[in-house]
Amino acid sequence: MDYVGRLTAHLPMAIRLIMVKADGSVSVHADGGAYKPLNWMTPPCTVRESVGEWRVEHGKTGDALVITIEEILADRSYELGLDPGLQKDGVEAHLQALLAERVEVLGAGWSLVRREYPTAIGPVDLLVRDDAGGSVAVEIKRRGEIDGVEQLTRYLELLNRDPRIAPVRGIFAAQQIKPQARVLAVDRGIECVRLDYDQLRGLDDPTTRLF
Amino acid sequence: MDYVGRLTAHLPMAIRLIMVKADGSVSVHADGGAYKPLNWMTPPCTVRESVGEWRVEHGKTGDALVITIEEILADRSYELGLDPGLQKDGVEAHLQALLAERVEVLGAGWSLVRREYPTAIGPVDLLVRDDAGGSVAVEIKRRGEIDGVEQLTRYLELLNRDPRIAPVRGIFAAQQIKPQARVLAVDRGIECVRLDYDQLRGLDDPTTRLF
DNA sequence: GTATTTATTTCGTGC
DNA sequence: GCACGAAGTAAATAC
Repeated sequence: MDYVGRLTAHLPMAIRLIMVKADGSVSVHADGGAYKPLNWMTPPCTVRESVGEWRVEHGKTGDALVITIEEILADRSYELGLDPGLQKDGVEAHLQALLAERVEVLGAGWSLVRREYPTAIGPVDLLVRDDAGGSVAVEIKRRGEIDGVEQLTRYLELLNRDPRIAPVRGIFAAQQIKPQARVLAVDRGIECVRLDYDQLRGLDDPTTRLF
Repeated sequence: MDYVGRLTAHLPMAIRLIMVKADGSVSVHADGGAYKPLNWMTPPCTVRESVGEWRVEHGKTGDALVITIEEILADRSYELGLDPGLQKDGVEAHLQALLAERVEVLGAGWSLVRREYPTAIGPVDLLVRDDAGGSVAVEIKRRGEIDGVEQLTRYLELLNRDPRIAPVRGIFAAQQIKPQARVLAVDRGIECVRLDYDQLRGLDDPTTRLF
């Protein structure tokens, strides 16, 4: 198999599993590497089959996957029908929505200014007002790592240039905060808050919630 | 199917493809979503099969995937044997090697000091000398994003403490540079250069190249 | 074993 | 459609 596109790749002849889905995607799997195929083509793409060769092409990008077939050991096709989607729970968007509804867990008398408060380099998760009327930017993560602290630092730098809301201090809120991230945050005067998802959900009022 | 682990997810009953590989991984596919499974478990994990139910567990993390099986439409098993690995070409290491051989694309009369120039927090992709004898640190990415600018900033901070080479300025070189990364770079006095892989390869002298 | 960086990242979401 | 941030990111590499 040969792939030419964002990179060039070659896969020697061996026994492989080729999966073709209804969405048009083609994946070539080996018996390892967990769920990831060795090579693939995402839709929209076209498959042209000739004797001993499949040519899979992505029209727009020009990516091409050429599969040379020496022998077909099995060729099966199944109708899977409609797919009721996967329901996920506990991702970051949930945390943000839950915390936005219950900003008082950050401090008594605090209120939400807005979610996704825009800055020149992207939106801050939450902008809130503390009980003394001061501005607080909140960055929410499931896993709090150094990247998140850097991100909040950049936001704070920009927000503090805006005289309408400056001074703005920061809160780094996460379900789990890595020690190094906590050290960096504290060093920069950023407060760390651990979020308890189940507790937030318990506080949540089902009649007003978004999910 | 129900997953409890880093998040909680539920997948309603429907016709699915379950793939079990020799490495022990289990993936549950729908007829869409390209190569990505709806849910999966990476090795090492154990599968316990009982009547109408598979219980897949990751011992260390406690993640668990419970698959309820109403009907088996097909159950096939194939030996794939040994897998000669995938050979890739055109990734970041290549860009670095190509640019190292043709630093003059950055400026006439420029020369390479060394690739992977070491600092206390890791190696800089390239350290070069411009036509006036000044030091320039080059960070190379396929896709230039904010992270890369932060990385180069940290390197520059350290390199500029070294009196043997200071002052050192920075160049952020990438095949594609995101607007926000460019803004941040310019704000920090870092020059941005767009790399053309095919052009670099064209300039490359095949008799001296590393690949 | 831990931390860092890449990835044909893919994927969703806001503008 | 573009750009940006999240992902059960996973996987490879350096330390």
